[in-house]
Amino acid sequence: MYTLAKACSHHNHGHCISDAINAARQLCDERGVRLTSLREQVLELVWQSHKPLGAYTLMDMLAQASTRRVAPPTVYRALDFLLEEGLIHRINSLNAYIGCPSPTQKHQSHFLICQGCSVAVELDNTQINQAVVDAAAAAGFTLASHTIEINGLCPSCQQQGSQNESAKLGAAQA
Amino acid sequence: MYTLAKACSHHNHGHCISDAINAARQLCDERGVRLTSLREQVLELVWQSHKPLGAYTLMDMLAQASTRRVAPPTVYRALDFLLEEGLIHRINSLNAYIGCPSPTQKHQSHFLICQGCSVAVELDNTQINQAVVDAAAAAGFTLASHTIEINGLCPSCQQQGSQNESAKLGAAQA
DNA sequence: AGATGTAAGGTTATAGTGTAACATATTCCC
DNA sequence: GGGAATATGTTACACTATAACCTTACATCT
Repeated sequence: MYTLAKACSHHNHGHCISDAINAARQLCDERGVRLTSLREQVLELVWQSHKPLGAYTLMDMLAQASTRRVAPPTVYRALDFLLEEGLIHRINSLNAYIGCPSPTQKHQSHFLICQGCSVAVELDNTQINQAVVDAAAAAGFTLASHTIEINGLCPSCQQQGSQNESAKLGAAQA
Repeated sequence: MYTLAKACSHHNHGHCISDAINAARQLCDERGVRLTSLREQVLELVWQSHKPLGAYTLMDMLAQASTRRVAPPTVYRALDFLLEEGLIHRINSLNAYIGCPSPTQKHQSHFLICQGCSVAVELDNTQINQAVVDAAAAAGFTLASHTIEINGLCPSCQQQGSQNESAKLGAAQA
């Protein structure tokens, strides 16, 4: 699991990518499903950053990489496979997809989404999960799945924001 | 606030509608914003049921009601206004809109969404809210807003499901 | 290796959701 | 009533996603 601080600041992102690909290969192998080169390529593209990417952005990246035309169904089918296997998540409020750092553990989709730098990081929080389970039970509701999307500012963007405000103040005073 | 049980079973839904319209009128009056007849009409259409409705469904209902053509911007602008004033919520996983039963209280968008009957009901749960606030704080994340969408089965659809299973069993034995 | 069945990907067309940009009408306030 | 601001009408288009059908690649058996 990546921390918010790491994802939002400079880090050796190559490790994130290779870890994700390796984990995916092993997982698909164990499950007897096929991580074809197209699917692996899409997974790698999704992992190019910690920012959720739209299907059409991925489609363009694919087309760029292969110098041939790529149609929507191609990328959507790969995305469907990756979603199915839990290798990526979909962020509904953004119509965008992001790599899952812990695909071996079944879990719900909980995200912190920075409105400054667009980075989205998964949250693994027992209290939230328990609160949701309890609330559903109290309402007599049988829980199947749930998603939580939390919007705000990551630490570095908060700093950035304060600096901008200081700069503005300074400019105003000058 | 409506309970799940009420929304999912038979009730005098006229009260839900008239309550919502009256609350909206008063709220808009207090805020000095204009609940025009179009906006009120869209709000009333949204409240035709406890099921979230898509923008194009609402557009068709509007066209039906007025016997003239209605274009997308018309309904989207009304929806934007109603969202802005907190009179409706958007359910991202469904691309759909639903009336807010408590528009005077500022709150986050938390929903129980029944996969059987499509009814969606707002949740107002202190534990969930607190857990989200705590989790964000622990990550150094400045919280702006968040949405929670919980999928599953409401009590009546659970019963329905069990009956179907019993029926199937019965048929198989016969 | 060749036959055959299944899964994956290619291709075309279209459905569904949402907005930009500009014109017209309505309302508010003086 | 005049003029500004707000709201709505209208056209066109962008973005997101899927249906349907065909071809290719792979896996397995003989």
